[in-house]
Formats: sequence, structure tokens, C-alpha cells
Amino acid sequence: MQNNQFKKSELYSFITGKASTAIARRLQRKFNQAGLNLTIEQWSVLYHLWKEDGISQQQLCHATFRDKPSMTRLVDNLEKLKLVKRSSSKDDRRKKIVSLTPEARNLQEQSMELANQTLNEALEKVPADKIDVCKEVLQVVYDNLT
Amino acid sequence: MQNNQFKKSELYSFITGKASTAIARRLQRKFNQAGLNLTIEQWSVLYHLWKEDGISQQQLCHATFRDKPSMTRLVDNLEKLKLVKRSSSKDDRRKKIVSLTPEARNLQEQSMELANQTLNEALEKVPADKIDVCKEVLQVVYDNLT
DNA sequence: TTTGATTAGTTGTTTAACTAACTATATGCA
DNA sequence: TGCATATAGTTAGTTAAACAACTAATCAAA
Repeated sequence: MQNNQFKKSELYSFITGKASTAIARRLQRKFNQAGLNLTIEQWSVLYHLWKEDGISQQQLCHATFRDKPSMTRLVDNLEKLKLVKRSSSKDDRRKKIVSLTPEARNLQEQSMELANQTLNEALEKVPADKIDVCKEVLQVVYDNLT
Repeated sequence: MQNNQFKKSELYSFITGKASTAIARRLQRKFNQAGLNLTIEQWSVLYHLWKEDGISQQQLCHATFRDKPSMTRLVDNLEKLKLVKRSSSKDDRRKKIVSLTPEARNLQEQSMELANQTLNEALEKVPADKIDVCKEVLQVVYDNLT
């Protein structure tokens, strides 16, 4: 079977996502050092809102690959930090629309710069073509399981 | 810069480890369906003990890429489940040696089979050479950051 | 229209991650 | 030897993830 060698040797670290854990820790440390009072999980929600503001919690669940209770609490905490506001959708009153505050917009440039730095450090000495293959494999894995 | 394209398009999902999250969720669901009362994190500790029984918590921290407080609680919970026992090292009384119980040894075969199934499902249609490249990239990322 | 199923979001509970602060033991050097 | 430092592990507090059970709103079909 084609994948046997992979499974035997690296099964565990693939499952536990050591690489992405390492990236997230590095980024979190950069946030803390920069005085950004923001968790990576909160940042990941803002990241999608910067791309498209005013989407529903459900859409954020899909974008961030988290379940509904997790998103409820993330939005709760972002609201406490005054970085987002909830409002009910006029089309569908079940939906809560999550919108960025000006304070959140001010965080975009700095936090994205730190994220880019982190990825540069993570991918140092990795050739672009290998990164592409890696991306592709991770995408297929994700698609296979969802 | 070589990595720009990567960063722009897939930065976020690389950081959040969507692929490894998907794998872990699938495996957890298999454990639950099989009636294995075990979290993936607990399993990851047992996994290393199956490879080498009777190592210290610190060694488990290194193997699983977790910090000391996390390991304290994981071992606490594994002890409650009667899957491991702590004992003090005779060489160094600061060290707690973690040892498998017979019950834990009984879980090895079944859980590893479910883990292998999960990886087969995850890596379906992914050619072996691409998996190798992906592994290599993830290893370099990990090494770059630790 | 009314009833049954679906969808959006919330709440409660358990487990885990991370930081900081702590205890206890071991080590190394003056 | 004695004291500073480092190491192993624990405890406390906050944030987050997963699951189940729940409320409220919408939709669809008889």
C-alpha cells in the first residue's frame, strides 16, 4: 500500500499538527510581545472579517472550520474586547451579523505583518515548488475528510 | 520573494492547521464510535508510551510537543482512567516515571488500527511522492520554529 | 394554515493549552 | 560545604474545542 511508509513514521505528528502548532505559538508570542491583546483564534475570526465584513456567525464557522458553540464564545470575547458587534439580520432574524469596529480595523495592518513575518520564518529555506505540493496535499486531506 | 504567493492565499489555513484538525476530529469520532473512552491527546501520550514505556513526564512533553502543565493534567486524567501509573525515579527524585497499565496495552492494537484507517482516508488519492514532500516541508517548518 | 423538519445561535459540561507562580530536588561553582 | 541556578513537576486562572441539549426563527408540505 502506497502510504504505509508515511503512516508508520510520521502518523502521530501529522495528526497532532506539530508544524501548525509551532506556527501558531510563534505568532501568539509575537502578538504578546507587540502588546496585541489577541488570541490566534480571535485573530482568525478577524482575518475573515477583514476579507468580508458583516457576515453571519454560521459563515464564520464555515470559514474558520469551527463549530457553532466555539464561534458563539469567540464572538462573545471579541465583543467584550470591543472589536466586533453583533446585529440581527433583517432578512433572517435567526442570523447574527458580525461587524468589525474601527478598533478592529486598526489591528489589521500590524497583525498581518506579524503573521507574514511568522510564515517567512516558518518557511525559510523551503523552495516555493515544495510549498505548493505541501499546500496541495493538505487541501486534498481536508477535502477527503470534510 | 519566493513565498509571497503561498502567504497571500493559504496563510490562514496553514496556521490553523485545518488538515490536522480534520484528521484529529475524524479519529476522535472513530474512537467514540468504537466505544473507546479516550481523547486524541490522551491517545497521543499512550502512543509514545507504546513506543517506549516508563519515560518521564518531561520526555513526554518533548515527544508530544506540549508544555509541562498540559502533561501534568493529561497524566492526571490517564491515571484516573487507570491507563498509566506515576512513580518517582530512583535516579532523580524530581522525575515522575509514567508507566502503562495492562489495560492501556490492550488499547494499542484497536486504536492504532483506527488511526491507520483515518490516515488512509485522509491520504486517499495522494501519491506517495507528494506525501513525502509534504512531510519534509512540515518537518522543516517545525525545525525552523523550535 | 398548521405541523414537522431544518437552520442559527446559545448554554452547560468536560478536556486541553498557555502563562505565571509555585515547590522540591539536583547541580555547579566559589 | 554552601549558595545560586537550573530542572521536574504542580497549581491557579483564562481561553478555547467538542459534544449534547436547548430556544427561536424559518421553511416546506399536507
